[in-house]
Amino acid sequence: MQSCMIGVHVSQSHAQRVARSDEVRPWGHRGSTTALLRNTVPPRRGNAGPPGPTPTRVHNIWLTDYIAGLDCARAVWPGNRRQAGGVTMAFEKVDTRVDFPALERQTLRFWDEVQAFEKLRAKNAGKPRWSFLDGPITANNPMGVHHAWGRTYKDAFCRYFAATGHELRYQNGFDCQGLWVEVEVERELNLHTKKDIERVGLEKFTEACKARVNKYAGIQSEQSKRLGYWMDWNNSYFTMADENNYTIWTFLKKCHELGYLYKGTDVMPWSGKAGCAYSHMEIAEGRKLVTHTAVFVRFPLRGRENEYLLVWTTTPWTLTSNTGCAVNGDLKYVKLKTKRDGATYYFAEENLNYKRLEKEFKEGFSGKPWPADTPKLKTIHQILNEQGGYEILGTVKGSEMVGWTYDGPFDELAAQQHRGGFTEPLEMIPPEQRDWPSGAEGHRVFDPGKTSKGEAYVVAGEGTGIVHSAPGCGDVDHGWGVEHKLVGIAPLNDEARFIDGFGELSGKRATDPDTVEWILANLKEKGLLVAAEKYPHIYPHCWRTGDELVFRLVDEWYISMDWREEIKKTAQQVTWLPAAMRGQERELDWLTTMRDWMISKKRYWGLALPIWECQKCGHFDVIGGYDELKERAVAGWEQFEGNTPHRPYVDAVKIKCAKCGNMEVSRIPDVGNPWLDAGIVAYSTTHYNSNREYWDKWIPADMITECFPGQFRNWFYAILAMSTMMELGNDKPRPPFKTLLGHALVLNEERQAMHKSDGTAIWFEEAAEQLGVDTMRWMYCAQPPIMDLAFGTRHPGEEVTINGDDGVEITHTVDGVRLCRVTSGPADETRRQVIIPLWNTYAFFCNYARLDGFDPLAAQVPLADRQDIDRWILSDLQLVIREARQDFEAFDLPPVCQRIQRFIEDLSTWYVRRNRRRFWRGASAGDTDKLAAYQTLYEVLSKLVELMAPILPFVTESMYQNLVARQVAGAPESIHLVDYPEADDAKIDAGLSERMAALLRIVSLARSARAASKLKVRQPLAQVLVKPGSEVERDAVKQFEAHVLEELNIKAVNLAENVDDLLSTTVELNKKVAGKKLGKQLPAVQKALAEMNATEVAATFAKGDNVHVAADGATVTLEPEDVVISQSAGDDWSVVVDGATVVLVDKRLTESLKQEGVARDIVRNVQNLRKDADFNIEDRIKLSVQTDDAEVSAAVAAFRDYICAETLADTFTESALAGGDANTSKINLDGANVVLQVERA
RNA sequence: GGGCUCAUAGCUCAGUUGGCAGAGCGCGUCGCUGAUAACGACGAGGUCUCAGGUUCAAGUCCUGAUGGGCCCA
Repeated sequence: MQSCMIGVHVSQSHAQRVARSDEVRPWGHRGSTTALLRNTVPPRRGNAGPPGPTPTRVHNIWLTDYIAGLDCARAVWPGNRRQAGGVTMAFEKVDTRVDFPALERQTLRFWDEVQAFEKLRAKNAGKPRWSFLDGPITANNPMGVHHAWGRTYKDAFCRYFAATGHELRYQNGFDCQGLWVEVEVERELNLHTKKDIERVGLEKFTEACKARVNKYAGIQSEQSKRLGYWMDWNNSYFTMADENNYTIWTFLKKCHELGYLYKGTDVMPWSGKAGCAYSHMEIAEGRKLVTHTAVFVRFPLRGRENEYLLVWTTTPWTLTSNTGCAVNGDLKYVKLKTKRDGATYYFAEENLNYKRLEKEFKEGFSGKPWPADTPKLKTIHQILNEQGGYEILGTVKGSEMVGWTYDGPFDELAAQQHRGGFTEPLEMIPPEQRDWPSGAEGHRVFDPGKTSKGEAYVVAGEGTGIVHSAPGCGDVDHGWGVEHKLVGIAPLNDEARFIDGFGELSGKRATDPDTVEWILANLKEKGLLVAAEKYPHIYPHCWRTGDELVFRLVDEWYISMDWREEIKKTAQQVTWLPAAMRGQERELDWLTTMRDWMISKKRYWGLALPIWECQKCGHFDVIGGYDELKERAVAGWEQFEGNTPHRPYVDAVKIKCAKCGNMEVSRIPDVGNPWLDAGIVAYSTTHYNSNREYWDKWIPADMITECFPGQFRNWFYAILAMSTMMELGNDKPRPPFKTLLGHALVLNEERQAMHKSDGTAIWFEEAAEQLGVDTMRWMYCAQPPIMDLAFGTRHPGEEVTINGDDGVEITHTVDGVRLCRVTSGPADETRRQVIIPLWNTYAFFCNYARLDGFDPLAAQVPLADRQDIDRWILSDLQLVIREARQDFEAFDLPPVCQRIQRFIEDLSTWYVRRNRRRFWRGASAGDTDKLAAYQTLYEVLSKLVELMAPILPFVTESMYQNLVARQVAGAPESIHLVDYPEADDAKIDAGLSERMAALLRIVSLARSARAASKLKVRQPLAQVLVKPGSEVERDAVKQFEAHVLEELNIKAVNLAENVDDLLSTTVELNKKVAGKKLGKQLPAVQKALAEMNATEVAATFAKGDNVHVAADGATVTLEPEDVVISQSAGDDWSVVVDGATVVLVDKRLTESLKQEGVARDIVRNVQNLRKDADFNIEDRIKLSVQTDDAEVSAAVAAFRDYICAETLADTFTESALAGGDANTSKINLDGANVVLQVERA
């Protein structure tokens, strides 16, 4: 069972493997190859069963083996529980270089071991319900990354609502029935036609379909677990389950009772290979550009010697079934005589010189070029000219031609002789049509008029303006036939071969080239072929076999949509998200225009439609469920009993006709449309028929979420329609769900659709193990759901080997596809901007907390005693928590991600950087400021991971274990058992947050001014001058002066109200304000203003006066708001102006400042040397600084204590270190050569 | 064929009542770094699809054309 499920091998070459691994995992173990070099023979598999229950439906085990089975006995995070008695465990050292996929797998083992999910369910049992209803995933193939978007949403919202104290159902669904599965099973069993299937036997086929569904349900379950998707995986629903099928029976019976179920005869697109009809929705998916042989044929007019209708068609096989010719009564038709044989032809005048497909010849067919081997089309004029020329006799209106009769091209066929038309079986001819004239008798010209939208059916252009009509071969023709009493001749059987009654054609496939050739030869022989040509066009094909579709007259079953207004009411009760999707509008649009729902399919694996139709009297009954069938059964029950309600089992049951008493009424052989299966789940999975109380509790669901393209006419439609029917007649009809969240498509990085067939579709495990699941989940959550996600790129030629756990290497997907390299710019960005900064901040905290022995349980330093910057980050944290809760409740995740990302940025690039020295300070008793820093960062990190846990369940769990579970006695075992954080209003200080934001802006401006001065940050400067743009900015500078000085390496920060003396001024019009006032005068005023003295003008405005400008002979008065005043600085200062804020940096250097700059350069280089030498942060050193430059030497002397303190140097010398262990670096400081040496003291 | 929608930097996209054309990524230069795989500053890069019109002023409003996408037929 397991042998084929996972590709495990030991690769041949270390070197190859290492190189490749480094290449594909840029974030991997840089410099360390130990993890990659393991070359152990993989352990034998299957001898250690996974802990916990084995999923009953799971056919094969993949990741379960790989994750749990291999080393289930190994404790994860060994010894990480806080000891009883409250002894604090030290924080574990955290490596900043981390293999995230490995960490995720470790986390999965941990969840398994502590039964985290089961404990979460137990914790929330009995609490308020939050009902999520899963749309079933097609259990027919392994998951790709495109499935993971929706499943990430599902998991994130379920986790959020669990963390906020709700009971959930956690039921995943699998979509099981339908042609998709049949297609794959046919391939597996090497079956090609319906006859093959019947030869094998329906029972075997059905069981093979079930087996395939079970197999992929198992695979998808394991893949979903790897995604971190917490569901009750042993309790997934399957749409092939009895209860699902029988609940659909209930639905269909209700439709029938209300008179909405009927059998219709219609011409449908049909695949000869698949042996079934396709709905119009399905054919849209299989259009292809192909070249057909099109023919110009002439039909001899009866009673008009040597006169012909000229018709044109791309489907010559339909000529056999011609019964009429359609013209447009308003169109002018030309009458012309050819010189070759004196024949007279009628066709639309406009078509004589019409250049057919002229545009397509030049530009191709919406992206596809004109086929190279197909010549340009000729006009009819050209064709006739080549045949000897012609003479125009006159014109005639279409309306005058109506009623003309003619000889059909195949009137010799038996099929053309049968009154009422010709079908197999003949019973398909509706009784009221059975005495209509036969095809051969009835050929005549008619005008089909206009479509419902008022456009003429027949127009001049591509053909001849005379449309050959075969009501048995086309859906439009079929409608015309019914209206104009032209019989239908349906020539094809279910394999798209001609039936008996078509002479030599009987048995031939309509679309075979040989058949077309035969028809051409036959027409030529009869003198009816005028011309043949190669004609390229987009034509429908079977989406599964590529087979060209034909149109075939068939009986199918329909649900009338006369109750569409009721469905619309249901759709209007639902909140459709995201709003920009305009989901309700689109759904209502679809509901307005949709045709009756064709629910039958002439196939095998699917819902057995519960329709028993009497062959004697035509009466049919719809059975509403198992018990009812048992009651009605008069034969075959014992064969069926104990089986699922599928073919062939249920077909054995016969009932008695309620109308005529026939005792042998059989079920119709058709199976149901698969959207019926998915559409009923709001009723079936909540046991509407068997446990109404349970249904009552969980429906309407609070939300559903799915990929929206296509679903407005599929699942969204089906569930709304079927639920509406189930509720029809109730006082307070319920919608199936309250909120629908849609999301767009997953594309490759070039925004192209990914295809399984060309190897560009990314399999889930390829992405999971190369990019990391947390990273993927963040990408999905941060992406606006309305926009397609450009996920990444699969490189089909580049094979990769995943280093799994315990030396196991994975080379193939579960389906046997070789794993290939997956790259993703967005994933790299996510990791770089979110996960790595978060991890590094966490590592910074843990590693210092560990050294300092920080005890998270120590008494809290009161908020009032902490630094402003501590209170700021705590205040911002509360704001993030508050907003995250609001946005989760509104099912809007991008703002959550955005806000958290910004917070992480502030935390890591401002809070940590500004406070590093508080953490570095040596331990001294009673250093409450240091304790405050630890407590602040600890609180921020532990709340932050709780906040992010629904989105990043793995990395947050890992951090939580070290930060909390390991430290705090009685803390929940898993982060996912922790209640979602709540904002503490007492910690919110809006003014403080505002001032810090202002400060960050000023610092950024100062950095910009500094950069413009070309003086690097290590060079201290004397002062920065700030002219604040607001009171908030002024207060910010005052409050955080120390941070400004340290951050910018500046000795003083001064506030100034007026910096005009240091600046030169320009004055320009504020066009937005002044333009309204000035109108046409604006250009002149602008010119005049430019010529005035800007400093004087600015001074005038500064006094509060207005300025008068002479322009075009008039005087205009400008007020302060009409102008924009800007400034620039002289040589001594570097200035940046932004709005009202001005920041000036003093560029003048004193000797002391220069020396300090040199000292800092040396410190920095020594620190690099220490780092390169792999010294520990706390190691003391011996330091040597050697130089022959007098200035450097003087600087070192002046700042020697500073240098030693910063670099933890116990001894300092200006000569070379004697020991052989010294690490040396040679640097250049502004042209001076300096040699640095360090050695452990 | 009909309806809706879009067209702005190499890429993906913002651009409010018409008022100095922007962000992120990528690219280049410089800087910072004992948590950082990071980060910061600066720079290059534009026929705002095209043609008319309204206006002192149009990426924005109007008309038309072209091209793309979606839905329906």
